[in-house]
Amino acid sequence: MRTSQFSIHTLKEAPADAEVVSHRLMVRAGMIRRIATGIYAWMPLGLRTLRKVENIVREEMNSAGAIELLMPAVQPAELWQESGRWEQYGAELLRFADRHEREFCFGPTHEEVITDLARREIRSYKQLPVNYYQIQTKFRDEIRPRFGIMRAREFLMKDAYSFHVSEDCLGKTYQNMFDTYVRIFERTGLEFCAVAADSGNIGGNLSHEFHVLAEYGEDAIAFSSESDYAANVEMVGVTETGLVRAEASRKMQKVATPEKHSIGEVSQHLNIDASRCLKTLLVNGAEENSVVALVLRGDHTLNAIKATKTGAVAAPLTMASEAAIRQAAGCAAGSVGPVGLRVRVLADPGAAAMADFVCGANEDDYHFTGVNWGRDLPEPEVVDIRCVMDGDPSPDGHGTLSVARGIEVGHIFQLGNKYATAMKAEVLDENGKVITMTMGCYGIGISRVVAAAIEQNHDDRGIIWPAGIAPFQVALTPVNMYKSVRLREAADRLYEELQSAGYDVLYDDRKARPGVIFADMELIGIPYRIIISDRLLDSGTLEYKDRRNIDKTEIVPMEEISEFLRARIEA
RNA sequence: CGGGGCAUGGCGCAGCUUGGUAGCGCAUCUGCUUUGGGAGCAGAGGGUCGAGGGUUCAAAUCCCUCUGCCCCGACCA
Repeated sequence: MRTSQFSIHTLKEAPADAEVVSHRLMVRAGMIRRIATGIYAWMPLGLRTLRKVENIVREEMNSAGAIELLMPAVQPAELWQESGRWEQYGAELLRFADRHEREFCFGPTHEEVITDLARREIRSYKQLPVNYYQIQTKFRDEIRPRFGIMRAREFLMKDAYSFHVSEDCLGKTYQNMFDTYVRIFERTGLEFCAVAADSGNIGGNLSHEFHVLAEYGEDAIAFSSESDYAANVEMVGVTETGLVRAEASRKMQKVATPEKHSIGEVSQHLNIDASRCLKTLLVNGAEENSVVALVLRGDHTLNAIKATKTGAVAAPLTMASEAAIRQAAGCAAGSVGPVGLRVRVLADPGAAAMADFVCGANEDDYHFTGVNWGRDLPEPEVVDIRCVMDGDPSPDGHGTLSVARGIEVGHIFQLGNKYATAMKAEVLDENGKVITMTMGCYGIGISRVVAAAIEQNHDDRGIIWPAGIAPFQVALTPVNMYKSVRLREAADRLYEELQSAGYDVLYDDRKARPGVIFADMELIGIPYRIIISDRLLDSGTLEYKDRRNIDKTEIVPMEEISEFLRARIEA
């Protein structure tokens, strides 16, 4: 491709609202343009990378035996009512009515549609197992879209759904998909890891997430120091060791803590460690208009997923309103404590093992010190509701955990028969008996992979594409080509040559100064660059630069360039 | 959803306090010069200052309403 016939429109400055690296660079490089909040247009350059990712996914899915189809983005409400999700899904589901006032939604996912198709198409066990997939635009009306393409409302996703006669059979496809995902992410050239994820349903359902490790990841992943255990912190059980409650040794006292609301402020004010303070979070309970107290050690963090799984709190977990807090505790949030609190109290084991602790006094600007369970207040219900931290023991018994950030780019899931039962997706088995199909689903955020790749691969000059997903492999950058006919002819010839040798070349034939060309090619991140100039022509050589190691220049004889590139690309 | 902020040419911003009819940098276009790391000079085009209403002789500027966008929070307890 010649830049003169392509659309290269780079910016020196990024829009003020772009905060993360991938967003800034995608806008500056001219890959995307924002159309509305969380909604972006893919410009020609960005689309090339998006398509490369898409093609890798498609090739690997095909060779794994999955079958591509394309389902509608607009889906009728009836299917969602049948599965029960029309009510459950909440505000993230974009709903609208057509001219006849029939209700529809823009699909955030396609379990309902695929299950509807499967129940109509699949009649016999002989047709199973089958794994359908599509690559298609999804819409999720996120509360707070941000980070550009990373958390957009409209995004491109590969979603696959498999159908089986048995859990056993599902297990095989699941493993096949796991292996396929590993191959896909290896081909993208990204550093990733597969982690055990929240399994949600009962029945031993399995789920794994694939994360690209990056500083700005929105998920926290816990790794074991001594085994290959890795899991989303949401689901890591805390293995408490050596938790023995000390004897009460102090009397409970009320102390003034004016204007001290956070654990940090209170512990500093009283000059004690945060781990000696108790934090009491009032959240909305599962019963309508009820409030539940979640109690944690001051230095611990609530795990909303675990708390939700206790069944005691409203799902998804939400904090009680200011008014509800005042009604339940008689004070503002900053002074709430479990002593004398007349709501259900769930305490994390770490909090339940504390003695002589500090907690809110349920009176504005007062806390208690020297508080003890069983003496000053009833023993609490004890349940694991905190997030693991660096240094916690690994649940598999090997080593300790450390926590890193990841961007979730893939998620595979054993669904079981949740949708198949709700929507009566049944087949006849080999005995002529009606059975409900078992399902799996497998997603990859295609557009998010592009953003994640940039988060993981950039420097202060711009993007550094992994070769497998670069918009172009090779940048051909002539120096002052319009001053020299012979240079122009040589560059044109070289371009033809590289193209017929099968390289994906971006030939920068713009009438621009070399600095502009170099800066642009670096910003848009083309991994391999060849420089041709009049001066080099005299010695019959070219210069080669690797985007990853931009300060190093190699001189290559012109006739060897194709071989040279081949070696670099295959390395 | 709660709180805060912003809205001025394609992008980044100034002007608003103290009303007087819009400006800078980048980008774009033309010409000349320049040419191995985002050039220089000269010139040009492009903005109903988010929308609506009000105050005033006069509103980007002051007041009200609305809309859009961004950030923070939803873990002060």
